Amino acid sequence: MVTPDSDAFANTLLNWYNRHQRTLPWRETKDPYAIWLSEVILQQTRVSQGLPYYLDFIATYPTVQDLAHAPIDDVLRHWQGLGYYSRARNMHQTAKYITHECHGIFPNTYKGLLQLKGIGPYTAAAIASFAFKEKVAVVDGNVYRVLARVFGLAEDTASGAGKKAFQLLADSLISAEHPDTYNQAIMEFGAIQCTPLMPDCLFCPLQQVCYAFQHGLVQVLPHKTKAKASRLRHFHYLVFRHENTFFLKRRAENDIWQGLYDFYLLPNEEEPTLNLEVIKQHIAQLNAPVEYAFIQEPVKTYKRILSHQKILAKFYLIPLESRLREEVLLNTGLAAYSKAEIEQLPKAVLISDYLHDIKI
DNA sequence: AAACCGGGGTC
DNA sequence: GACCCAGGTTT
Repeated sequence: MVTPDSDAFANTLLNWYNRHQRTLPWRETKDPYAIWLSEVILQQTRVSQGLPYYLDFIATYPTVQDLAHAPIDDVLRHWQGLGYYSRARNMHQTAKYITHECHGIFPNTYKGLLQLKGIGPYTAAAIASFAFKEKVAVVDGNVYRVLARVFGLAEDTASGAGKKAFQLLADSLISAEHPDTYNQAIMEFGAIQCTPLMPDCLFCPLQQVCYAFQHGLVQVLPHKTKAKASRLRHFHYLVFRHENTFFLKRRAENDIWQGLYDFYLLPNEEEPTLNLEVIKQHIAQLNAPVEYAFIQEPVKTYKRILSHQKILAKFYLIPLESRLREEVLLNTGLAAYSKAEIEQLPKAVLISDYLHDIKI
């Protein structure tokens, strides 16, 4: 690894940022709540994907108190489509904590922020520097990439030792006078100039000092161990319908899409296809008033690629002679919803796509 | 340290 | 299909 000239590096980045920065709404505020919201949305999420969510969220919940007082189903509904829904659940929990235990006042230090649910080293550093000008370096995917390339730091960003090495280097480089702008600058540089696949090395202000460029390692750095292959799951949904009423349930803990709503799920996750007789047997056990002759078998298989698993989903539309009995609802966790009510429920994109296809 | 948690864009 | 992304929590 190259010994860094921290002043030259910071000045180059600040100068570059001054000319190339994008205008983004969360850069126009010092409100820690707004900065917090933007940073959580942008975890593992690109600006273009997160921006509309930020604008909707800040308009719906302008203050931490507004968020704290909102029902979690509404919060998740506004988060719908962004993914990693624990971010929204953790934000809601922390908003209630700040409102009720901290008089609505945000902690104003890195260490204080780090105590909050859903705020880790990156987000704590971002809020502390952007809102309070604390001199603590953000380390995200962009920073890994920029530092690994410019200084030839070859540690694995996925390992504990690697994370520590990058944080140490980042902290040694941060501008003392402008820690907030420096943090914005290095991430913006990674997002626009020093991009993952096709970095703009030709017009890069760090080209002459960049270790990776000088040694032909731009495509190799940063080093990162591959994630293991994801598991394959087959979801068989029973969509119980009585006239214009559908039966859905809230998804439980310890699985994907926690807190979101979907339909009755058969336990046969391992089997790609199910015989109609198997479906009917399962329905008979439920003691549901089904019109067996009118069960609609799935016409297509929905595919979802998540970061860690692949979902293949089939939906069986099950018409009912009458509503499911109270006992059945209790056993299954299902509840009846009209079309208008379903629209307001938080749902995974998979469920939204299906509902759209059957024109609900 | 490893597993788990979404969805969309890009090549 | 493989890789990437303004990460954090749980086990």
